[in-house]
Amino acid sequence: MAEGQSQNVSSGQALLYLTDEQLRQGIEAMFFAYRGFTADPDRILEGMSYGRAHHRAIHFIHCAPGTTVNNLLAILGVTKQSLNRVLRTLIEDGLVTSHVGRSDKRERHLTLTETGEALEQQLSDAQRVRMRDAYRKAGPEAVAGFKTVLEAMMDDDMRRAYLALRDGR
Amino acid sequence: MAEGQSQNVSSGQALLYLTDEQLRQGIEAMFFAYRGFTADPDRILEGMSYGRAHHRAIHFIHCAPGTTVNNLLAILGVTKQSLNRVLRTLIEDGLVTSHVGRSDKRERHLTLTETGEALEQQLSDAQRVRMRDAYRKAGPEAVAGFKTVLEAMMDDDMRRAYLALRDGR
DNA sequence: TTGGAATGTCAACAAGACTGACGTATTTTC
DNA sequence: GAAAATACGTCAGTCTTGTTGACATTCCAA
Repeated sequence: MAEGQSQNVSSGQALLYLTDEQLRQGIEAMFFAYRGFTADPDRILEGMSYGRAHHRAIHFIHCAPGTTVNNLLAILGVTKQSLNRVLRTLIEDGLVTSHVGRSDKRERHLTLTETGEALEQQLSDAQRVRMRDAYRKAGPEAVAGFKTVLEAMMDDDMRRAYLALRDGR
Repeated sequence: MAEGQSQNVSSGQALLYLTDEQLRQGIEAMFFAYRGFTADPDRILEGMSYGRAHHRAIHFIHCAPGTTVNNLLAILGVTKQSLNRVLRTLIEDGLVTSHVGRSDKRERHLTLTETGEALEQQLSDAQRVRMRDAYRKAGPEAVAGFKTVLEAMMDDDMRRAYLALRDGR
């Protein structure tokens, strides 16, 4: 308990950024920022009978066209029943296509259709506008720090997935 | 569309961090990091019939003891009905007390009981452990950048709430 | 004093997550 | 070639957490 405080006492100024109060600020910053982060796409989605879950699926299918259901499952961290509900509507509505795998016919490879890509563009544009404004306001050094901390905050599995996506492009 | 790319072309190296690809990385980093961010408290909560909504209420009541329902509503950004369900169970279970306001009897002032404070400690300790590790790994400059970007990412209302909380302590 | 605004409560419903069970096609393993 | 494992889809039921709508209480100002 209160490790930050004791560290602070024992190590002096250098570790002031690790106090409980500083950590609490960071926690609240994450909470409020994440709200802003999702607000714009949410606004677009509402009224078109899609939600944040659809956005996430669309985002990652766009990034890794031809990915399998299992792959997506691992990245999104939801159950297949949950993902299936979302995927079914996206396929029915003609935003995503599902092709039986060539080498392994059990797999389904997912791709965005033109309509799907158009929605992806619309959503990620909205999200990028906010990110770009924030980045520009904060400057390159801050952005580097931002990414460093976020990466350190991930679970190991997620960090692997993140780095794989990042380096695979 | 693709504003980052064109900026990149027009302004050279200095704005490389604003490319669409860099922004996309930031978006994914937020997604994966937020999962890690909530994972530890979620694990504690599961099985005790509480969820993330309860955690949030407890967190902010702890930070501003005696706050009103309306106050909390503004900070959490949910409907009062939604918050009420959460508060009801917390009050029933003896984690939160609700006192009718002295000057304005319509208001209810919320405070954590001892049991409530104990759970708050347990939850925020879990969350701080991860934050502290991430902070330590990243270092003070990165942390400063992290906070700068997050703050820039918030909606104006949320930034006001965040700064008010931060400076009110 | 009365009507509107603010605060909070109850009820019903929807989205999106979960578990568990089952079916089918395909691949891998023994 | 038979058995086990894998990939995917689906049905049914539950839980959390968000929503709207209706309503009671309290305060304040015309």
